[in-house]
Amino acid sequence: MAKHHYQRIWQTVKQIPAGKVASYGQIADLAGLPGRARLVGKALGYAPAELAVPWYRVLRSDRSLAFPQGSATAEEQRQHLLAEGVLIKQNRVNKKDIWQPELAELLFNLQY
DNA sequence: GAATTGACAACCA
DNA sequence: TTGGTTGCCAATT
Repeated sequence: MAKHHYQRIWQTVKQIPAGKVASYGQIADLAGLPGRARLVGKALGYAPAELAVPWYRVLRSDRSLAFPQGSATAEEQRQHLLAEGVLIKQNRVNKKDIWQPELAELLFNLQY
């Protein structure tokens, strides 16, 4: 199974700096899994708490939260982001807050 | 193995 | 910009 990929996904998500956000598709690409944005969502759902994966820094490609507005999870995500200086307006984050990784940064963080 | 189900995304009207 | 459609692909049923 592609369970292996979960580790890579988690590791990639952990590279998102505080105060920045990335999309599911973006994470999938960086994790070497192009076209598997939905798998990223599942991986985050299975992510063990002890890994401290910043799942709340991952949103949809249109910069909206992946949870229904008002849901407990969406609320929690909004709080986390707000605490890092990322505010949500009309269920969207500002374009400026999207993570734009440098190639050098990615290479430096490769841990294999 | 077929059908269904997603924490999605690219397109198009 | 919003909403509907289609494509995706692994996990579940």
